[in-house]
Amino acid sequence: MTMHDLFAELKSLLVSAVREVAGTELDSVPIEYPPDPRLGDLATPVALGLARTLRRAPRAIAEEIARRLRDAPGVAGVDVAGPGFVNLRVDRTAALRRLLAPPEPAVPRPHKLVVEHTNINPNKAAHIGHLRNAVLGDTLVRCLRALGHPVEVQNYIDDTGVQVADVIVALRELEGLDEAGFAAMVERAERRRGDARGGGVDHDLWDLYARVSAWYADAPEREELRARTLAALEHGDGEIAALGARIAAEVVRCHLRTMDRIGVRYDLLPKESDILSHRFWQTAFERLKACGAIRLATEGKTAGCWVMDLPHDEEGDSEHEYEKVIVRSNGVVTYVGKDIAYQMWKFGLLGADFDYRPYELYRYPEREIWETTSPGAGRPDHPPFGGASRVYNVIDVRQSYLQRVVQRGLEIQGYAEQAAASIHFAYEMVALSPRTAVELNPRLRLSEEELRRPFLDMSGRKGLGVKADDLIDRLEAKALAEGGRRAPDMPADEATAIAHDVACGALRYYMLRFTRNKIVAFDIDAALAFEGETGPYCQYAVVRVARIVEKLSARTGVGRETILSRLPGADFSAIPEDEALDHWSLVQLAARLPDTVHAAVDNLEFATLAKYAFELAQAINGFYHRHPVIREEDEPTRDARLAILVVASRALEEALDLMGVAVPARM
RNA sequence: GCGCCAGUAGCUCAGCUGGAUAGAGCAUCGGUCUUCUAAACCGGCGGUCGCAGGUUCGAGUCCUGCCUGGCGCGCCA
Repeated sequence: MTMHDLFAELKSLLVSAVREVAGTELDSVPIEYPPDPRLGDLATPVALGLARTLRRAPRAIAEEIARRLRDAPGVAGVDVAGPGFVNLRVDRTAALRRLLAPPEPAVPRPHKLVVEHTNINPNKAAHIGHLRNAVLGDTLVRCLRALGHPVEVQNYIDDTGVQVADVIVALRELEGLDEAGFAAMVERAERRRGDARGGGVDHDLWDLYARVSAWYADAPEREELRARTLAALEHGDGEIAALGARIAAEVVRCHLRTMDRIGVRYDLLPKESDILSHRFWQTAFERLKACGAIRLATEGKTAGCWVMDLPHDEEGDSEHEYEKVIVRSNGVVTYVGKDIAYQMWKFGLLGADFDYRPYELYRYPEREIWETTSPGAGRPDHPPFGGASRVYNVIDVRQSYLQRVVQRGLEIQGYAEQAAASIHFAYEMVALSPRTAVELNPRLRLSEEELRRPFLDMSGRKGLGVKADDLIDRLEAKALAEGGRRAPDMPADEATAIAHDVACGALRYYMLRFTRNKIVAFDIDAALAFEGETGPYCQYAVVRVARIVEKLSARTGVGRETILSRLPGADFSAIPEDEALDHWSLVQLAARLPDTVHAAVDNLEFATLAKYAFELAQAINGFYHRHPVIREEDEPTRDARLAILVVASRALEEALDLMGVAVPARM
């Protein structure tokens, strides 16, 4: 990781001292940061807990631990405080020098991880709920990579599902279009988009999908057509399947483009149609049957289906068993069945592989995006895919039950290790605040009761929702206006680039700031805000420090790089005594980044990383106002002060980078 | 009916495996730009942590029960 783990060594010192005093019966040592930096840099309340088992006064135990630490390297002092806290202070100049040294690269980890996220139905434009998924997934990917893990990012394309079928029906029945007609529609959309007069074809399909949903509702017998279309799509041949493949490919292009706008990218697009064409399900089916994971139900309402028996509640000790249908009585496999096969493939358990080719409708400048393809249509020189040792599935919380079924599917086959390594990264939904729902859909009529609710569901079918592109457009326009107010003379292309970073930073931060099991009541005004707890606030703090270095360079005639390279020579003790604590607090906060990242990944909770970045930005901004750098006349003090600000700013920039928030050169 | 999640300041939310005086943003009120960029800073106001028991040196945090809201429990995905 490109971070300095200043506290790692000190912590292990602390832990071994505690173990010596406590004996062997201790399995974990709580280590925390004192609430007030005056108390010290690291603390443990462990003596309080040990008092009972050791039958000794907590302060006496704390004192014994403290004694063992006093002469340790890097330690400036140890105190016992309050009811029995052990507080440790570090050597500040040494710490500052270490934090300024070039970071050591993360230790590479041997095993590949797969993260699956985004997974938008390829039948209409992405909406804000999808943005939450993609931002969470991408942030996980960035953090895992920073920790040294090789990560493969998969975006699963459900190109043979009901939603694509619905759009096929809509195009044929409502618009009278065949594949050529759809191609013309795409061409029109691309022209429109090129002229900045609207979105891609996914935006047209957004409206069309809402229309066809209403069309079905008007005459229930039309459902029949839907079922026939879906069957043709799954079967994989004929005009309908060709149209479906075309729709999916075009919409995926739009989604990739949208996600690329906010810095989210993928390695592989596995398609459901290829799980079918490679007969992955048949392979998995035989395995599941062979080990008795599923059985053919002969009675009850699931008669004729292949079902998996599951404990109905999570505890598993209930006598209520529940049958989950895996293969329908008509022989068609359910979504979960295909998902079990897919999950097996991700771990390399299927003994089969896809064929692959580069996805052609959209490319990243520096590398290919690969997609799966039908047997024989791939390229032999593809990189290896799948075969992961751990798999993260980023899917909203409503699918928890189905994710447990998939996990159970592995477990029951004897793949306990892989089942345990199948991690459902669950998060709550994005809904709309009533205010925002009305603002974005002026024709919407809400009842008194609905207006009082904290949030309203988005409905793709009713067209009620916020397209990701529209939100990003609004953010960019607003950031551009804001930037124009600050720097009216800036060249247009630079202003646009900055507005993009600010808009993207605002959006990604907003999607991360809420804990994952909190429903986000999306509010357009809150999401568009650039003040307070937002991405731009954090970006601004980094920009300010960069400007100090620039200005200092201009005034002294010393180059930027030279100024930065001299920083490790700074002496913390040059800081006046009465300001030392204020300065040290900032260093201490900056040094917590590695801890924060580890905790975020372990708990899959990136709101803590967002919160940390905000706190660091707050600390930098406060410091900026209290302690001038350039106007400081005492040179050693100035150097130390700048060194501290640079340490803090680098930590903040790294934290932001892990969240995919880029920092512009100016704001 | 069973399960999962949420309930903390007017609003939106933090509060890590129990630990030092319950925090932040927004809103509101009042101060800071001849100074390294005011997308900033400083201060004021604002709390029966849903309710009731329990566990212990200590509970917003753990246990039990209840109340309110949301979501799951399809031969949909």
